[in-house]
Amino acid sequence: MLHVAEAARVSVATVSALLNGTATVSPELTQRIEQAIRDIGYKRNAIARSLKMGTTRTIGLTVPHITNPFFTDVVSVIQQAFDRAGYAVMLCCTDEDLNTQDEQIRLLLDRMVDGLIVARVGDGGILKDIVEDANVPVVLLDRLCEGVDTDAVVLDNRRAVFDAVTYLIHLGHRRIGYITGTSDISPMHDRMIGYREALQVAGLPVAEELVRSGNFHEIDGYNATMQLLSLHDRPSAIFSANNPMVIGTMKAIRDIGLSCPEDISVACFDDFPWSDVFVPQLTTVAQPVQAIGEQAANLLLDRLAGNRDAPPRKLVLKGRLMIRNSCRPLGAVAQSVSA
Amino acid sequence: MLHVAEAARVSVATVSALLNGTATVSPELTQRIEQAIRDIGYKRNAIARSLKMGTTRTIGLTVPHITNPFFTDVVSVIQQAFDRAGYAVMLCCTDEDLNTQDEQIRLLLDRMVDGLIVARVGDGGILKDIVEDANVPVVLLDRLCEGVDTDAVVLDNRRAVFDAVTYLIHLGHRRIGYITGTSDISPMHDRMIGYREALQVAGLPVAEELVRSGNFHEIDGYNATMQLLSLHDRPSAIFSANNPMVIGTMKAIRDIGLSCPEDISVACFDDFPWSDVFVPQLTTVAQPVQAIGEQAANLLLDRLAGNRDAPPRKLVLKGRLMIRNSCRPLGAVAQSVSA
DNA sequence: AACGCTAATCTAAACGTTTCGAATCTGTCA
DNA sequence: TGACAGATTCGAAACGTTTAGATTAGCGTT
Repeated sequence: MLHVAEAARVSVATVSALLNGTATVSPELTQRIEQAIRDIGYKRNAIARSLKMGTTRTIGLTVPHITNPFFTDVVSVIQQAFDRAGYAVMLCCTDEDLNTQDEQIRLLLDRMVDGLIVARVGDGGILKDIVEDANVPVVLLDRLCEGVDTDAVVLDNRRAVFDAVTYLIHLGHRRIGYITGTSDISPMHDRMIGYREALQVAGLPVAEELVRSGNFHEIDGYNATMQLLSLHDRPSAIFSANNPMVIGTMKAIRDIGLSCPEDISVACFDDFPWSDVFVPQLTTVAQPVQAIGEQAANLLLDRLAGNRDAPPRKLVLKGRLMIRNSCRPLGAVAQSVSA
Repeated sequence: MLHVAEAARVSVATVSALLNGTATVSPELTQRIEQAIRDIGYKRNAIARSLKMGTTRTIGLTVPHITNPFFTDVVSVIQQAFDRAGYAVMLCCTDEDLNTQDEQIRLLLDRMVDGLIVARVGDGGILKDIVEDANVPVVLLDRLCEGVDTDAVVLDNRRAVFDAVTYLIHLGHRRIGYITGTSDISPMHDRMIGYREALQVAGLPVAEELVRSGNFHEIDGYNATMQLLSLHDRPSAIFSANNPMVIGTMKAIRDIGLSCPEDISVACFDDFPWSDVFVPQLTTVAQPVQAIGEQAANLLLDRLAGNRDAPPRKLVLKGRLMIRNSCRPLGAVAQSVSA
């Protein structure tokens, strides 16, 4: 900027004024300055600007796993939204680990991000302090956090699983296996409640041996399914509360020599592009990823626009049961449902 | 830092020296300073530091689509690698558009990223200038760029498709449809060459009506497949050069009332977690995503560590044909291959 | 002719670090 | 005892911006 000012025989203040439109500058100087900028190929240094202004026009986004297609989709939507608003996005993966998450968040704060969108992991950690300090606005994504009172966008997980399990019950299933992630995060907790409620409403017992938990990965789904399938009175249907784990479920079914939906019905949480392409076409609970991402972005952008004092807003969106053909009716006359 | 210095009755220079270990500071002052830091809850401002040091410990990463699982995986690996090295990653999606890409890159450079990893789009654009200015190191990912001479990690695309198509030919297929993305990026260009070479080597004609191109999206694959399948002499196999497009291919096959592999064989580029879970299990060309991501990160980290003058390095990795059961042998006696 | 008003421009002080060279202190050696 | 070396510590300039307040110029009024 100094060089530009010199070349245009002008003070840096004038250059700054022109660039930011904070004061009128005469046509003559405008012309000289613009010429100098072109000649020199000057680019304004955003770091210096950030230092002075106290804002970086950058936000931090942390997710447990970017390879989980649910998060991939949401990240993509959020990225686009902030891009449109002239913000950059720093992406971090916390790998379902609280320490990693705390470290990542610290890293982001050191870099003075203007705001944070967090699909949290573990319980509390540094997040609580940050929200309480209220220096940088935080939006929780997908997962609420005990004792952390801030903007959030989540799904009505209880209801979504309730509907899915009720659907299985209507098909005639009585013993429904349930595979969950670690239950210290709100969606897993709520989904489990949905499962139990659906059984209760239908007057069915909740058999604890039918509930297995794993750590969100394919291998966990595989192991859990193996256990369920080797029960002496094995379930006729399995609901998997997480997308990567359902891959493990399908593999386990195959490896054990059964097939879906003939021998066992399967439904799961989170839709994905492939779910209706192959056989069986998976019955899933689809989350409105577009809306989730956009709402989260809007909440944060609103805070960034200055609306700091409004009370925390919690948006609860609805899931949608995508009925395909991985679940088979069970009854006196077992009629096939597959395509 | 000023506050810390005051609280510890010390100069800011000493605090800085302690924090960076750039000079020895006496045990007594060390103790006072550390106490003050704890009391105040001081965090070093990375922006001010960046301004002074001229480095942000942040890199920029641009990909055409983060929802394409190939890129998702690579992004994930790169993110982890830089995380370990203490760098943050700014992620941008260019949406297969050159203008968007140029804009994103400008945004990143304004923010003074220390380096760039680019899965480019379009041809040249601002990228060429940046590489020539040699101010920030650039690593090309997945896609080379005409006239841009810099570090790069790519696949031997020609060979990978050659192998896959040769496999189809060995199975007895003579009319093999080929669906490509827009050919202005190197992988698509090279893959097409691999296709043609495989046909030539086998002494088969290259029928232009069997080659269709689309814009990387599911819908493009769908349309291309529809066209191929309505040919009066339709192909017995289809190779899709891109992963999202193969979804469209499978849907088109289903919608037209055919089935894979009985009526038509399908193979495609890029493996993904679901490819061997459902029926048919897709035969794919798997890219070594882990290696690609790590190598790209290493190339850039090496430059960032100061090795600026080494000549551009181009790493070419090998794909791997994952033979499953979406391709069926064609012959006098058509024997089934499906599981 | 002196005045005040407006518009345009500039000067200089911040923002929070790092770092160079100078200043101080301690103890050692001639 | 005084000079010197080494170890600590400090003062102040710099990084590239923004911005409040000062300065200047132009011009119509009285």
